[in-house]
Amino acid sequence: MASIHDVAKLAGVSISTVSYALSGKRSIAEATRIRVNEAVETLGYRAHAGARMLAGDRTNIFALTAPLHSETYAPAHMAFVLSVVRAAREHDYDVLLLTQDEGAGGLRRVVTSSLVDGVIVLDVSDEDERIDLLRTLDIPATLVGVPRDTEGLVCVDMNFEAAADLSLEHLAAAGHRSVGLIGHPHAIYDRGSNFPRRFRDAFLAAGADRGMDVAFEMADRDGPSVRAALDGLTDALPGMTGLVMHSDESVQTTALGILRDRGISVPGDMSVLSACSSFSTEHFEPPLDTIPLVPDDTCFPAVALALRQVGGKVPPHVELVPPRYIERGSIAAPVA
Amino acid sequence: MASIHDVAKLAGVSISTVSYALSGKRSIAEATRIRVNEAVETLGYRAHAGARMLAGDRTNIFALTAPLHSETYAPAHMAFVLSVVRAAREHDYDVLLLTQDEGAGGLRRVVTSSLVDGVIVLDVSDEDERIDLLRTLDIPATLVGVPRDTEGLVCVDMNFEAAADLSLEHLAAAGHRSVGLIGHPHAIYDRGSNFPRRFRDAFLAAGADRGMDVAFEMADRDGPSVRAALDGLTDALPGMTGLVMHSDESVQTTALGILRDRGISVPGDMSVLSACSSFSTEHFEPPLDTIPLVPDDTCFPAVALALRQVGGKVPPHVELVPPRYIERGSIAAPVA
DNA sequence: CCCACGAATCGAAACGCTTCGACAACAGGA
DNA sequence: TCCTGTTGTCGAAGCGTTTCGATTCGTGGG
Repeated sequence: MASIHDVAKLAGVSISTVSYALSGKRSIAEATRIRVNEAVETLGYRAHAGARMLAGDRTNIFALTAPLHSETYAPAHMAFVLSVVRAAREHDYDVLLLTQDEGAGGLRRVVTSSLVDGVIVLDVSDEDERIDLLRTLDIPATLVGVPRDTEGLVCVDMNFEAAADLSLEHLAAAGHRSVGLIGHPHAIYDRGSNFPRRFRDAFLAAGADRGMDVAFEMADRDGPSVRAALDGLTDALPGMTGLVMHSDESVQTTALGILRDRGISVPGDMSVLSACSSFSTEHFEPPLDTIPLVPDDTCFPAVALALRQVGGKVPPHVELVPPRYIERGSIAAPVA
Repeated sequence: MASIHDVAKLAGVSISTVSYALSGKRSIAEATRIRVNEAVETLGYRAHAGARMLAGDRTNIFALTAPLHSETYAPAHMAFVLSVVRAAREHDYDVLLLTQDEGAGGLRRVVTSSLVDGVIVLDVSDEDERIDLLRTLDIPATLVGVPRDTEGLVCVDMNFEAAADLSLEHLAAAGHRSVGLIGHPHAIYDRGSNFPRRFRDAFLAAGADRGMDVAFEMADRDGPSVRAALDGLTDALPGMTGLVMHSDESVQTTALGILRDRGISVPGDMSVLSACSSFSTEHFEPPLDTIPLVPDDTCFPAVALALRQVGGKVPPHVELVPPRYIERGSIAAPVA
């Protein structure tokens, strides 16, 4: 592999000139810069990553810790991982993928060996060993998600509280007074994953605030569980006319199928809305109104924040992305 | 961060002694080794990754190029990515995740900057720009998958040809003579993804060899498409008594649902087998006989092979993992 | 005409590690 | 006793960058 030495020789300048010509950190004569660039081109030169890490104090690598629990919905997870990688690449950063097999140890390893400039944390749960570690490690880090205790942390997430309220706002505007919520599988709440809990709590609170009747059920990914969840809601809310689903795609598809089987039309007999879904509800039968959860909306800011921390200090804070509402005609006035 | 210097000082030895004590590349007195280890422990020392890359000639990082096409089935993809990461970690390697957004450019970048020791390639397609690049780059690389032209490449994959034959072998043993195959979405074949094509071709060839009547249909992920695929098969094979599914989970679930709706019982009226599935067919209704596609079966050997290439030369070759068959009672003798 | 200043360039130190060659100390064989 | 190995340790030479003075050469102001 050609080194900066070779480039310098070919361009007839010193090593430091090459370095400055490439980094632009000092002024270089236009003619020289051109000669250097030509030399780089003909030699196919690329700075040695290790040397750069050692001499500079940047590695241009972010660690991405993305535990994949068995209950995690893979397509959503994948979408977030990809989004982080794309965001990082826009700033010339690469991404080192850390899974949870080593526990938080992997994080400690890559940070203490100066392999990465910062950390992006996905799938945050309320009690997360990675978080305590990050607090002690003193390294640029952004969480995509909001744990219970955000002391000293930089977090970005969708505003699930606002999303929950927004979903009820739309249903209330259409005239609904009694609305059920189908959530994620039990295991996800048990694990302490933060966003389903936040959505649920905000939903119930917003319902109370608006004087609406609301109820909540969790649903696993199998038919009987979804059926039980729907039954649970109609038991709790005999006059239920609205249904919010904050769950993964398969559960929502299943639920729509069950409604159809039972002869309940959407939105004729029941208004349905898909909240904070990372997938498209356009091809559903029928397409659902949705408050989309777009990975880029949180991952790009997350990476940008990590980058700013690399540059200088960024005070700990929580950034919440406001929800958007997309109408697809699955909400109508309730039958009198 | 503590450096090797600090460790040496604390342990009262020279830098090189510390290095040798830790690497074990030269003999070191037991007492010294212990003192060094204690110093390492108290200082929380870890070798600086950049320095190690520069001085040694290993980075202990593999690049994982895993394009995610929109048609790709995310859970399977995720499982392979995780498997590669786990395999790499077992050899003290980290994984840098490359997506396809930069095209093959990302690969060139990390390789020419000596950021990685080798490359693992997932989701290989027949004409793949990454492959040509790898051939010119001369770097340890293992493909998980078998492209049409394997010249100069190291590849590992499930033996899809054997799997196709094995599926027909079991159906033939049960007495079936007319068997249909439901494959992946059209887009996957169009893209040149290699394994669905290999399975299909081998299936049709094995059927001919065995003197069976066979037919093939692709199915997209929506109900109508799956229905059309099933209809296509029964049109082509009026006496079809066996069905092999080589497709993702949702298509298989949908297909089973359609059979149920049509009053076709499994295995009473139709024997069904799920071939090369990366998911469990245990919870299906009914559970299906399967030839599992276990990511670890290919990813672990793939990483091991990449590692051996880092150590020395490994001749180009293709390793095929033999298929296993798991019975779950979804195959029975055809009704006379 | 001299001086100060900016632009362009260079040399060398530093980054933290690995590894090679030396060397001292000590053992065992002749 | 001398020589030959072996074992344990050290010093120093890189590895390929970045970056900090220092230096040279014009140029414009006084």
